[in-house]
Amino acid sequence: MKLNKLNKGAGGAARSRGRASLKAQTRQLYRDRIIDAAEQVFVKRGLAGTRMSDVAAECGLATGTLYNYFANRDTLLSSLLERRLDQLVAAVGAAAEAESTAPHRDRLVAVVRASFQHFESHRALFTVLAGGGIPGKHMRRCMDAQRDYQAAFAEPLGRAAADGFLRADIPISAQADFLTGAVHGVVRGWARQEGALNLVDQAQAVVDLFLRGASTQP
Amino acid sequence: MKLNKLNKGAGGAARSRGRASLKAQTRQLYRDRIIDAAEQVFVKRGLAGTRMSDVAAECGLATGTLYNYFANRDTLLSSLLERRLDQLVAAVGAAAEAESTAPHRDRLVAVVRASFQHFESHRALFTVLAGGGIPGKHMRRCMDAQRDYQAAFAEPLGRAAADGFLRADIPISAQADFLTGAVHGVVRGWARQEGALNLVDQAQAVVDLFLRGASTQP
Amino acid sequence: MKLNKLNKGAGGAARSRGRASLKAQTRQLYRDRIIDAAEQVFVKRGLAGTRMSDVAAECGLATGTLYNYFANRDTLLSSLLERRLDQLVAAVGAAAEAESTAPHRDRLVAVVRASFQHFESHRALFTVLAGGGIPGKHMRRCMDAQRDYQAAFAEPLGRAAADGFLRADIPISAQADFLTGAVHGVVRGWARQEGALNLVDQAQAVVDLFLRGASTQP
Amino acid sequence: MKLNKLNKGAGGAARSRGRASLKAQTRQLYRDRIIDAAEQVFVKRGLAGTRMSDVAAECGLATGTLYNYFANRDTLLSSLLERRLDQLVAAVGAAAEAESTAPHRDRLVAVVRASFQHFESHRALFTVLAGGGIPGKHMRRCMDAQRDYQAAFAEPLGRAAADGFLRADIPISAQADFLTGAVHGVVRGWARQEGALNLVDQAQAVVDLFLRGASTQP
DNA sequence: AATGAATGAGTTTTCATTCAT
DNA sequence: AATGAATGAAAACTCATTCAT
Repeated sequence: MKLNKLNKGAGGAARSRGRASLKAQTRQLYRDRIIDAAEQVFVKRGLAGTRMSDVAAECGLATGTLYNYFANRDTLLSSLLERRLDQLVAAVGAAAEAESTAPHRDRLVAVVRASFQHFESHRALFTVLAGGGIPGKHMRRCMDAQRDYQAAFAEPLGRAAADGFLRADIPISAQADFLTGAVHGVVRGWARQEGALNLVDQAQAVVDLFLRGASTQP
Repeated sequence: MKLNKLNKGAGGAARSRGRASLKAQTRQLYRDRIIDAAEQVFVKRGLAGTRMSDVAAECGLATGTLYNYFANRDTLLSSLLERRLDQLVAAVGAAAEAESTAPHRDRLVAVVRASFQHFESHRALFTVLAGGGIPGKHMRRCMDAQRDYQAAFAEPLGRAAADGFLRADIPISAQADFLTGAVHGVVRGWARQEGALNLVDQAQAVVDLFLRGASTQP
Repeated sequence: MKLNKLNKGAGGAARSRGRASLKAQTRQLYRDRIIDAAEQVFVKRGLAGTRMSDVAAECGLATGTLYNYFANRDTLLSSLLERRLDQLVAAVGAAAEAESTAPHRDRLVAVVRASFQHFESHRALFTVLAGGGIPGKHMRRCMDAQRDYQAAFAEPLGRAAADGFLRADIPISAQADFLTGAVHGVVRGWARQEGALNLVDQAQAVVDLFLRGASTQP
Repeated sequence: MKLNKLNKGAGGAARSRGRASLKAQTRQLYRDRIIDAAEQVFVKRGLAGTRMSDVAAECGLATGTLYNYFANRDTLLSSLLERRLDQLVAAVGAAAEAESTAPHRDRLVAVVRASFQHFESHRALFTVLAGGGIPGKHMRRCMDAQRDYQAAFAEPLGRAAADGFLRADIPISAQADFLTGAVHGVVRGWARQEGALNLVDQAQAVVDLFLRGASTQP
């Protein structure tokens, strides 16, 4: 540190920046690794059962080391949730964006598929989202993220509705609730079978069921 | 109580039975009261945050008293889950039974309405069911109850399918996952708005959306 | 109570005494019954493990009822110890007294036999006496009773010593310690075998071993 | 530590082993320290009165720290008993072994002296052994250790008996009970006087009394 | 006087957090 | 910066004692 500051002159700045960046990168690597470990424990033991010592053991660090990267347990867990929720919202949003000009049905499939993809690797988050959030200190953040997540689904639906592609007798927000719920239901079924079938491949069927309904009657 | 005393001459056996029953009833009342209190705390603080002292305070008892009715914290929480899950499964099953001879659509509406009704009074449970269970010691019981719950939905769907009333290109179990998920999604939307609209009234719309789909296209 | 006092005149006194005595007797019966129950629990669970509820269950009373006969747990346990220790000291003393004019050897046998007899029915006490007392609040009483017990053994030994019947190179108090210890050792062996053999019948052999020694050499 | 750093070049394996051993040693030191502290409290307050907080205070640690070395209170107390009983049995066995070729009388003296020596430093154990064990969860271990202890005494007696050195009219096991009891009786007398005289010096007299008896008559 | 459930003080136990190495 | 044992505040749990019936 001292050394770093003394070196600032004569090219020192650049090197310093390089070092700082390297340090920052390393730091981020550690944070990610810890969050991944926390997620593993979270899935196995639940939020309550996620002990710092377990997380440390999971990622091969000492307990105390975690505190070099996260101020406390709460911050670590919040970061985990925030990170995953942001990733999910981003993935869903990106999928909608990528299929920006595609037919409404295909946009929905893309969005559902993105959702499935995320849950396949990050089952932990699913509990939080489908369950309606975690009470306590994390609630607010959960609610916000849920809103964003809902909005990411509502956007393609809204555009479809604007084109008269969707029923008008049921509010779009309700249709979004219905669809996200259905998506979660399918994820839950998949998790119940310990991931027997391929989740992503279900996206087509889910969207078809959503759009055309289950009934064979007109 | 008064009544009891007046009955004194009526014969020890009857009185004994009366007393024993009274005691058992009182005990059950207390257990229910404690479970209700635990549910309140559960909703506010989550499973992890549900402290025995909070539950005791919530139902106006001393902490130690709880241990006269439940062996330990874990047993209390398990009892809460078990009780509510059983009630839900029973309610859904009863609804299907009651509409045993009704048209398939009406049976589904009855089942969805029963589900909504239960979640309206017992929001706590919803977190567990929609989230796919609680990790740790409670997991098994949760999974079992989830299976039963799923089955209660699958039964009317199965009968409808047998009559050719439902699409055959998607497995009924998947359709059941889809529907229960959608139901949960609507509950979640309702909870997000802090119960602004009437949940039970949505049952018709949810079933209609499920059967006929969201699309206006043929 | 009130009634009792008002009745004192005109034969009331006698009747009153009669009643009081009856009451006192009943009271003593209850106390004995409770102490017996406490002893059973004591043997099974040890002093620490002797819970009021266990004692109550053992004698078929309600927990609260015990407090009508003993001020608190400590008083109950103290009474148990005191009662048994007093009985033992009295029994041993009486045995020595009864054989007052018998040969020294026979007096010792009588004393040892009395000791064995008591331990046969009240094994609980043995732990306390042989172990050197119970730390804590009961210690003093235990120590006192131990002293008395030791003295009851020392008296016949003292008289024997005065007649030159015992070795003078070892203090009588040490010989008393040795003998009481040996007696306890035999009791312990008997307890270890779950009372296989008859304890009282060992008295002769124990005294013989004590007086003549184990060696076959002169 | 310094040493450790200087050794850095010497090869990781050795260093690793060194460290592991150091850690294990430190751990054992702590365990011993805690057991010693528990013993102090045990003597003062008895098994029941031995609180974790007292033990912690006695050895200058925080309560929670004890749980880094012992899973729970029961394990700690069991370890205390086990440790001391093992030490006693080992000491007595070693004494017999050391005097393996000595005359029978001397072997007995050695064994009794070893017993005295142990009780002089570890009075706590005496209560357990002389009292016939601690009821409850510890009972089995106590009984086992008692058997071993008894056996350690019985071995020299058995060899003496085999040489016709001891009376044959009384079973050796009974003689062993008698002798161990007598030893405890002397320890108890010593404890009663708060350790006024030297216990170890009594070994000769005790054995002499055991072998030749107390009587002056032939 | 008997009952037995409620009480809450006293212990045990857990685990996030700190800190000396 | 990494370590991991010590800490102690907070929670769970026990059980002697009280008290309304």
